[in-house]
Amino acid sequence: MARLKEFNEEDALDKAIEIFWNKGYNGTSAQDLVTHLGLSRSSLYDTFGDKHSLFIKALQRYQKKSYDDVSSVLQKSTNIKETIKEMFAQAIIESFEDKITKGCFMVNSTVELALHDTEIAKVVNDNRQKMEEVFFLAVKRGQELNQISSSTDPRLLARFIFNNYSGIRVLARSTGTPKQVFDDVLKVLLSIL
Amino acid sequence: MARLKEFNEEDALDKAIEIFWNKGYNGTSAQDLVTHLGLSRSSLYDTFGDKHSLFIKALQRYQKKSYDDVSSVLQKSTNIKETIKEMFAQAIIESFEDKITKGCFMVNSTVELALHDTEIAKVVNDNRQKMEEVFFLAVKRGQELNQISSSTDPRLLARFIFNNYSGIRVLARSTGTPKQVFDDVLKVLLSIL
DNA sequence: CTAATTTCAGAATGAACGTTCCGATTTGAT
DNA sequence: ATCAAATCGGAACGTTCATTCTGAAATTAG
Repeated sequence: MARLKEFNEEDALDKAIEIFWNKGYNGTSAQDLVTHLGLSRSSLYDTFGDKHSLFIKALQRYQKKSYDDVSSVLQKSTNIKETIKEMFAQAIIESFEDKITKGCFMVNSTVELALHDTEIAKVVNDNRQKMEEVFFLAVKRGQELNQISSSTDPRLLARFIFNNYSGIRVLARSTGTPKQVFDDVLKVLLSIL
Repeated sequence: MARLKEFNEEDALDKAIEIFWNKGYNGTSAQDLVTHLGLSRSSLYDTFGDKHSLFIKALQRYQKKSYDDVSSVLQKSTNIKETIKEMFAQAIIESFEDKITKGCFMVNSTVELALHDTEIAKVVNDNRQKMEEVFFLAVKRGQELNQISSSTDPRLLARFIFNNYSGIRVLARSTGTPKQVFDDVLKVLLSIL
């Protein structure tokens, strides 16, 4: 029996993901959050606790969303190699679109925070394991379907794909990188699958 | 005809590299710099200007040092593939050593700053081009010496090597990553060279 | 020795930070 | 209608930030 929230909590979290993704944890001020989320300081703190708690919630939400997305796309796929190609191609395209989010929020958080923040490190490691497993199962299936070369252990290929994904997500953070550089990386990656 | 500096400017810059590498630009306070460099605020500001100027100088010094190192090692090499293997193996070993610097200062700076700081983006892009060129020449020579497969354009391989290097430098920032993950990435990378 | 010049340590500065608090407002149950 | 509970905008909090200032110490040329 009380007043209702004027905003949707999940929408606000998505906004938090955006601004943290764009500016990083230390680069985002409380004022940035107030402005970008469109709510008052009190609402923000009442709903999400302090800045660190909000960041963790945002990163966990991002993790779940991107994991669910990758997982769903790969599980539905009937041509694994082609799907992986499309996933990377999409990541490359997004790097050149005009939006505030570039690269990968998880990669950014790994680099900025994992070394000193064990809570972040846990999310990051959990994500790596989960993503590796999804790629492992996909690659294994791709090999069984003769869509991916069986000359290499699918576990190794899964880790290798993830590593190259991280790499291009770093490249994506720097504006000046020509698209050809991304395309060349993808081309070589696909040549070994 | 005046008092002499009590510290060596290059040593101080190396210390600045360390602390910025460890904590990032936004995560490093002026007090952190004073403490880690072992000089007073006034000396710090008199010598290097403001925090941003110091960061740029530190990053440029790091760029030159790591470029000179990679360049020299590859140019001296008589077995390119083996040398690349050793370079990656060394990077992996360092990720597990007990020191304050993990991963790559250039990768960290790319992720944290390149999107909003054109001066940083310039250093980062310059570094990518220079590194790519060194790897390109090395791979080309490796192919001529039949140490590296000639089935792929050396330009593409150079970009691919750099991308995987970035990837493992991201992984290195998170403490929990098992060494086997790094080793597997390196194994696959070497298998295509 | 003196004068000129620069470094040094640490205090002082104002701005920006994350966070808390206040009081008005809105809601739904009694 | 009244009351309890939670939201809201925005002011206020103490702290930390990057940077500047102050004045004593050190150095060297004349």
